[in-house]
Amino acid sequence: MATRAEVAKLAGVSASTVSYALNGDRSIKDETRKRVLKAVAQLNYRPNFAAGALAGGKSKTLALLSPSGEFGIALIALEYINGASAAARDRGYHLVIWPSQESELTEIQTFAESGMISGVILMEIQFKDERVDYLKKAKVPFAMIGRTEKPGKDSYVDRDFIGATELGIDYLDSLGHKKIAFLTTDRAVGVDTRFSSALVEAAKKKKMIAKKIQVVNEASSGRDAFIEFHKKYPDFTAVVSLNDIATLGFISGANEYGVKIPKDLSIIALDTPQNHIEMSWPPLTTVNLPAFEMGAKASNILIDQIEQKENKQNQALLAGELVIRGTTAKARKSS
Amino acid sequence: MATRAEVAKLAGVSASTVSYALNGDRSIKDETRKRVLKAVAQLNYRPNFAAGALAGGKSKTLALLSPSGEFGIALIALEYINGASAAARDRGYHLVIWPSQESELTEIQTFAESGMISGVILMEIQFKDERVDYLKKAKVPFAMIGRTEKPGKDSYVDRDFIGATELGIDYLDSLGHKKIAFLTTDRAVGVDTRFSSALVEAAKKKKMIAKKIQVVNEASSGRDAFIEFHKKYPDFTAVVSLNDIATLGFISGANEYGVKIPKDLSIIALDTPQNHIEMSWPPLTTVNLPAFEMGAKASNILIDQIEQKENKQNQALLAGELVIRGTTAKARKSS
DNA sequence: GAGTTTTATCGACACGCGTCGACAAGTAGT
DNA sequence: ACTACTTGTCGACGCGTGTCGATAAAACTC
Repeated sequence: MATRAEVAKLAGVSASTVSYALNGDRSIKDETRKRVLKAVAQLNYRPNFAAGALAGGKSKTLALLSPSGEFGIALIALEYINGASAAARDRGYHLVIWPSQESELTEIQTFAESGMISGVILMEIQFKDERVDYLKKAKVPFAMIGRTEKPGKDSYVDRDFIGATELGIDYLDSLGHKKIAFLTTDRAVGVDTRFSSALVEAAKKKKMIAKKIQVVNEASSGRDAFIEFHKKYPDFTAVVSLNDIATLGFISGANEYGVKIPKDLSIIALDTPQNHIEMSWPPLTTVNLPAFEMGAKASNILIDQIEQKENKQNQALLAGELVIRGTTAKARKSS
Repeated sequence: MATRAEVAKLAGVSASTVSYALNGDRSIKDETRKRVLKAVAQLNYRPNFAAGALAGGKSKTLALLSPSGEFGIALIALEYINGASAAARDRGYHLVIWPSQESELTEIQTFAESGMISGVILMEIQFKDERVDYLKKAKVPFAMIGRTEKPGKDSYVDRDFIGATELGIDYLDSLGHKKIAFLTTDRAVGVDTRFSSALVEAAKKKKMIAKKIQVVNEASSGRDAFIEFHKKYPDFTAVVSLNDIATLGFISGANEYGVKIPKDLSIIALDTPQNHIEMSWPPLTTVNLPAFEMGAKASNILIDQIEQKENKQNQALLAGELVIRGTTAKARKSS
């Protein structure tokens, strides 16, 4: 591999000039810079990662605390990871995966202090999240995918709950649905709580009746939910699900009881990872979760922060996209 | 963060002695080593990663080519990743995620040459895999999760197809099933082909009739498969699935047609990631895919290779575990 | 007990880069 | 024309480690 010295020699300049030409921290004559860039291309030069980290004290490495999968959210994690990794690399950073365990938080700090890690991306954020408190105290830069109850000025990327919910509700409204139920876990993670209230709000705007059915993140719970739904709300025509696993069970339940989807009942799932859509029959109408983009945005926000671009926006909400597939249709005549 | 020099001073030895005491490349008096270790603990010293990489030319970083998800296999990827990452860290290595694209193979090489990356873990291996050819030519150490058609002496970790299949077949046999169908994609990836022939073999041993039904990796295809199955093999009592997504569609189909699982029909899925099991109703009986362990093993094999421990075994097959849940029961009386 | 090998330690250096201070050449202000 | 500042470039140094050669002490060998 070529080194800086070789590039310098080929371009006929000093080694430090090469440095400045590439990093742009000092003014360089345009013609010189071009000569340097040409030499770089010619030699296929790439700054040695370790040397840069050692000299500059910047490792250009981000750690992503990989979720434990405790809440089953793990299924979308890969999209986050891919997005975060791709964006990081675009900016010359790398993403290492850190299988997370409580005990390893202090380890993160030592690694950050030893220059190994420049910042941390967190996912599966809880309303109250001790990891966040810890990282703040330890002064390790971090960005969240999701957010705590009161994120304050902390960096985060999250779904646009209100936007996503309205997309779904407006669509159901346009199909003539006026009485709907929604499945939610309302667990402590916080996502569900935010979704629930956004949904209630959106339904109210459209003058719909919206009843909540509690589920947990399991197919069997979704099936139970169907049974409950079937008994309690026989005249309802649509269901919005905020939990994809339960949705699958719910559909199983409908099949079992001979309720035809979408003829008798429309189902729309919010916040669904791309990966899941092919897993049900009929294929689910969804408001997608832009997981890849969220991961990418998290990287970018974190890197901005590390590089002290404090003027930049460090919080973002991304809306999903309504994708109409096979589980939604016009409301049947209310009986 | 403490440096080597500070540790040396505290322990009353020279800096290089600290190095040797920690890395063990030269003989060190036991008492000296203990003094050094004590100082290390006291100062919470951790060798600077970048400095080590620069001086030693070893980055202690592994790259994992993240799958494109083209085949939907992406869902288990996270378990591989977590396993690989955990094992790597246990041995002082790090795992970076490399969203893979064809164009980036050459980039991997440059990074390997620049010392950034010590080795590569590949997944989603095809029978003929150009990435493998490339890495071999480029002399970048690598390990596969999966394997090519003729892996030769290349490092890999793969499922134990024969073992896993026999677990499933033997169990069905013990329940009295004698006529079964199996769902497979038989796509070029190779996994399916190996599974298919292992299954045919295992069924033959038990004197079962085993018919193949072709699917693709989609729920809708699984549903179609059910319809085909229902028509063609009305007297069959069990189905083995080699594709988890299709399995979900198959079950939907059964529900739809009023075929009760497991009373009328038993279903067992092989090679299923842990993540999937909760997604169906009734819960699937499976032979699990030990994805975490496979990832971990891949890291270890790769690191052995990097560190030139050539005596070590560099190929491994891991068997799954039969987990009995709700989709299997005694065969109904053959009609 | 002189010669030879082994053991335990130290000092010095290189790895490749970022960055500071110096300096020459140019530009602007008076 | 003198100073004051800016622009463009260079040389030198340090980051913290791995590792080579040297050295002194200890352990063998005959």
